[in-house]
Amino acid sequence: MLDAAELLFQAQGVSQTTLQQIAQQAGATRGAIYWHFKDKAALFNAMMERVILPLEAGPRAAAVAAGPNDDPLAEIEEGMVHALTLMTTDPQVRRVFDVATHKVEYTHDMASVQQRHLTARNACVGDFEKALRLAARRDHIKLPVPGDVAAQGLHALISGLIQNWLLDPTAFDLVPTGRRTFNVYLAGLGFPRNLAAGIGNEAEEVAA
Amino acid sequence: MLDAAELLFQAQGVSQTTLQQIAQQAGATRGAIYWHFKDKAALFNAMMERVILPLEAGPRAAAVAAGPNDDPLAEIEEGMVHALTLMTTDPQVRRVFDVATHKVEYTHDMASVQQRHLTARNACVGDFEKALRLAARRDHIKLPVPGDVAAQGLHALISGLIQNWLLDPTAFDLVPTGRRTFNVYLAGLGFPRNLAAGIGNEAEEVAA
DNA sequence: TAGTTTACATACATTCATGGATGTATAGTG
DNA sequence: CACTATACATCCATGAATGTATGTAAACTA
Repeated sequence: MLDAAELLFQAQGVSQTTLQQIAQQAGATRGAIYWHFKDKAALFNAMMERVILPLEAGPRAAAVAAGPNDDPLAEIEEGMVHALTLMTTDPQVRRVFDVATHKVEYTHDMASVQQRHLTARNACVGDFEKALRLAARRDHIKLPVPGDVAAQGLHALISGLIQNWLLDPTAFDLVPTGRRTFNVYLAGLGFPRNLAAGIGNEAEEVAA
Repeated sequence: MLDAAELLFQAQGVSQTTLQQIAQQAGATRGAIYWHFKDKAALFNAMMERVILPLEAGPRAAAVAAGPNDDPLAEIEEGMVHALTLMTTDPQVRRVFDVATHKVEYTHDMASVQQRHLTARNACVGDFEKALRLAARRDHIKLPVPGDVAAQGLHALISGLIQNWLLDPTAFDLVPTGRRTFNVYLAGLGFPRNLAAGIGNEAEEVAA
């Protein structure tokens, strides 16, 4: 059912997809949908949460598990690469994000979705800021711009890459471009970075 | 008419706004709309082009007028600041971009709009790449990442900032944040940059 | 001034999505 | 075995948006 909705939402947009079509695609009738979900908005939310809840839980748990001993920038980079990789390899994640970014209208009735989006973003920016400050202190450097500005820029860079890539996945390779531009940005903040990263196999870096 | 559509599209989303509502808001009837536009999609396109055509023409003309003598990075920065400033000061520009990014579903019937968006983006990325290469040669530095990657990242940064700001204009100040993160990114590419830019009045920089 | 085009308004027919009401088969429970 | 809740399917009434066809006042033109 949710799979059918995903496919149709991506192909036709949310508002132009009827519950009838979803039911038909799922091999059922509208009655079944109305049994499981209050209305279309509830179905949409369920579809989103099915993908986003586990995706949000991942990095958060990792961050907590790692504790304050690890390298905060490496954690962020790892989380980003994980997200970008998922975006390119997991069709479901890609579909849902495509729907969320280009196939739905964020109006008052979708207010709950937009609110979730906003709080998730703020949490992400907050994590970035904390990590950047921590890393700056550790590396004995002073951030050339305020921490919140630096974090906001980093988030804009990553989310901008994702959105642009979804608009045309053939325009560039998401993961390597993400790696490299991420490192460019961090280098601009004053962190010593390996700007060759993102090209080919990374095993040598780990070995080195 | 187009003003009415702008307001309603932003408030309710494109698909949930009826031609009846637009007509009523404009103090007319649906007949008038069907006289001027083939259908809702045509009206939407007209609304977009009214804002985007002059906005695209600006930087292009400036770039051509400036010629190869000027500082290419300064041109890009100027164009960016101009766009960001317009976004925060011109309510119409802000509305239309809000609609285009969060209040419309990019499906097959909006294919022409998406195509325009894509070609505009590619042109922008192309300009960025050319400017970065030119500036790198002039400053006798070697870009630490391929030119197209650097350009793609720069574009993702700017467009990401705009999209995130539209999602919540109170989250951060668009223009100063844009300035500073822009310079952070360029510094990461190896260009010598004044990372204090974006805070308060810029007159002193010009004077210095 | 008669004719024609413009710029709408009005009226109508069609299509269609929604929500709710009702029917029904299946599985579980005492 | 009777009863009940689940998990649907089917049917219907309603409202609403669209597109088109037709009416019409004003302006322009010959």
